[in-house]
Amino acid sequence: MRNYSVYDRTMASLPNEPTMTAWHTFLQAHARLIERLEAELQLERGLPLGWYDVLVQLSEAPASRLRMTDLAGAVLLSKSGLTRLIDRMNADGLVQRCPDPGDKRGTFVQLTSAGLARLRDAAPVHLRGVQEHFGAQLSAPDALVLASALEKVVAGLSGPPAHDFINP
Amino acid sequence: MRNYSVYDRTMASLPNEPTMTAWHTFLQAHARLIERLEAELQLERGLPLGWYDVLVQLSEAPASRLRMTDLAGAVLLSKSGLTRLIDRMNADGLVQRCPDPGDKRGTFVQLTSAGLARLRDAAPVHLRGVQEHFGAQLSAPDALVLASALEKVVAGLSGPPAHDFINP
DNA sequence: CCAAACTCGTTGTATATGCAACTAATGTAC
DNA sequence: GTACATTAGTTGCATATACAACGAGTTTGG
Repeated sequence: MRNYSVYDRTMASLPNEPTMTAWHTFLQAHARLIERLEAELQLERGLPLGWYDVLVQLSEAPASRLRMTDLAGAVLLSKSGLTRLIDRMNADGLVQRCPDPGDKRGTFVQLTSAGLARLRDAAPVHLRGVQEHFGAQLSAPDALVLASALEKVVAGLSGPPAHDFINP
Repeated sequence: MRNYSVYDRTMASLPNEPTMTAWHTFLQAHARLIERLEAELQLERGLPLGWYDVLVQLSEAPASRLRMTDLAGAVLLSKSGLTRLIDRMNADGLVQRCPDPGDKRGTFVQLTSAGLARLRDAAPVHLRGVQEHFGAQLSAPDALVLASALEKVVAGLSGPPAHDFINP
């Protein structure tokens, strides 16, 4: 049994024990899953998970291309992080930068045929891992509850960005 | 509705649609939660989440100290990553390296009183965040299902480290 | 005992990433 | 129309992290 004695439990609005258990398990599951999926994809196909994520996002986008900023949002990376990542993937021929005719500041990232081939090569390995390590451990109702519960969490985070100037 | 047409759905053992939905939500929830909790702790107490994690692990350990390797495992960091992190926290006076008398190779990381004070200062902010952004969005049964489902995922990952030489 | 294998923690090196500042282009308000 | 603010993407810099190699210490098999 864990001991959260470092904080004063008489304070209101602190997590109860089931919440903390769920929280720790959530963190652990995420870390181990990513570690495993990254290792498998790297070993079996030589592709980092971040590259895979970019390829998936592009393949699902209209005309297989996205603006830098949109792609950064989709893969949860900062703008500068995406700039360097696209540099590397471009050097490998998986994507290509194209100017946006409608906005001369903008750049499209375009999936190349080599990139699509690479994605098709890697997808079975990644998806097999997701099924084996994640999906196969969950009952069908578990998966639904998990999705809907975490959906609420995400929705709650979309709203208030900070605690300042919020007067309930 | 997402389109996973990149892979051949006639292949067996690939994730079904509820599984993929749960997976995407899981990833998104984790990224957003960590981002938010990190930002709040940094803004309100000037403490990185990784530092907080170290302080918690030490505070819960017997005699408030752990060996480097054990601590690295607890905070899900590589040995070299932990060496550098402890360098920084030591320079800030929050932890201290002590030789292990029983094993001259080993080093204990010991929580200092300044470290404990820093933890007590930061804990309410972090725990409030966990409650507000995570716990408060979950019903009590949701939290239990989430914990038990992800517990199974973690357990499944503890076993087989790779696909090689496993012949079912 | 002793040699080989292993373990613990650190360091060199390469990679990855965010923030702030910058340039260029676009939008907005008079 | 012209200044001011905003947006898109890149770059310099600082930080963070992993992997492999290493040195010192320990364990194991004979």
